[in-house]
Amino acid sequence: MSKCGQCIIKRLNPLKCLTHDELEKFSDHKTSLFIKKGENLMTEGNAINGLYCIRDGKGKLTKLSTNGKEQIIKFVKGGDILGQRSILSDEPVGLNATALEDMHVCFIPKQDILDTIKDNGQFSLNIMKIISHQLNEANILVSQMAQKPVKERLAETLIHLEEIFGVDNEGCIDVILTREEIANTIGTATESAIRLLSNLKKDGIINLVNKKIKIIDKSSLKNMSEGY
Amino acid sequence: MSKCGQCIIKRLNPLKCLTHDELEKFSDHKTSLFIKKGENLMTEGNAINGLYCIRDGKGKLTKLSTNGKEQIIKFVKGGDILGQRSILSDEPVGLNATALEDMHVCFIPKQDILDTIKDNGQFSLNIMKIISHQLNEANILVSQMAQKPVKERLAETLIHLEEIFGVDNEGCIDVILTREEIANTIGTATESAIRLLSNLKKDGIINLVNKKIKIIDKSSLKNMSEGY
DNA sequence: AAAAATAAATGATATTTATCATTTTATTAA
DNA sequence: TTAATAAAATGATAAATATCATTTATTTTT
Repeated sequence: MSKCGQCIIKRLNPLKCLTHDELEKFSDHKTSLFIKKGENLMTEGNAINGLYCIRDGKGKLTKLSTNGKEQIIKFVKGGDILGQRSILSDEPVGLNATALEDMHVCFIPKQDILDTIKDNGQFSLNIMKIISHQLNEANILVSQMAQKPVKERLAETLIHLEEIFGVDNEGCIDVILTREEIANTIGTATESAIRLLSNLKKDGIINLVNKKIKIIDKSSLKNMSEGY
Repeated sequence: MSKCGQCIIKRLNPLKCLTHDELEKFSDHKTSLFIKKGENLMTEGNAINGLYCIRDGKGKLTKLSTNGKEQIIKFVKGGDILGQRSILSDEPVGLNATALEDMHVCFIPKQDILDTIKDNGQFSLNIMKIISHQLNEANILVSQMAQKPVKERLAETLIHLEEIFGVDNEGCIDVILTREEIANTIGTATESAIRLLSNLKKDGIINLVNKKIKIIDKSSLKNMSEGY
């Protein structure tokens, strides 16, 4: 099993400020997990006893609403950490984490994380920064969901997806999502999402290549997301 | 000017774990503010150089959406702290904080907060817990905004408002909001909010007393918020 | 490769919600 | 205390969005 000290992924996240000794401890205690596409890494309502660090792969964080529909709250990828919110607030996990493709993930026990937070002020601050940043993102999302019509939310989401996952060598947003997942991201019916995507294609703003989406006219999309 | 050590409000928030010396420092450096109803305590996009601690009064945290409409993200009251997210992530303030009634607020300089976070692990953890808890709340709100119809969001909001602000001696939710503010909380048009409130009154589920709302049949409201 | 299952697309229609117009009520200022 | 102003309420209508039904395309399984 590889060592945390050698892991390149940790440079992307709050673990980057850890001392040699702290990394050694994490290495000794961590377990590596392989999550197949479609499988769950965390489940809403469950307790969690450690921090997940995504080595590679892509995932979605979702919430099941009372009517049984899934709402996608956030997308994650290599370098992201999961579970910090629950560990810190001592509350159950609030979101389901599901693999959108096969993932490699490391699991670091809760106590190691809490010890390090206590000892390493910088690590503590880094974790706080991440949660703070996520809170800001979530607040923005609340406002967008509440105020923007579906078409604007779709435009916003497409731009956002490209920012997060980048593009493949054909210029397509580098993630495969079903129409239903897109609908569950913007909070609308699957058929509505399909219709709006078809319209965007007809208008030459996006292209639908295989299972992926390619943004052709980003500035139009940007305008659309702002209601113009 | 009163001392932080004597302040009862601090028992409600992360300041409760501060040492005598830390409280002395806060006392010496803090300034007290009086915010009149309708005035802004923080403004979206601005930098902030300290933490606000609400002594008394009620406020709303809002976001201006691109179409110019205000979205209320959260309500605050005595004991709540404001600005921690921005201080920690070193980002501008993400929300406007506006007084719903006259408020007394203390302001503690950023450096004192950051120093204390470094020195006092428990304080640090308390702040993290607050932000973590707020992130969870925000995620729930995203899901509700995206998935629930307006009527359910209104029911949800009324229950939530009663939980936050409690009831006065007539049993009314102890906060005065305009219909527009209620609409801006649930993310709908003012007229829609008015109509739904009128219906709830007609059905005997709530009562509209002066400028306040009294919940008569909470279990109906609860069911309604869950789509039954 | 065919059959079965799933996902995507499209049309028709119903429902929800927003907008605009107007009236009524309450609040504030002269 | 009366104007003036703002807030709340209500109706009529338009627009946005969901739902249901059906078809077509794509994957998966046998």
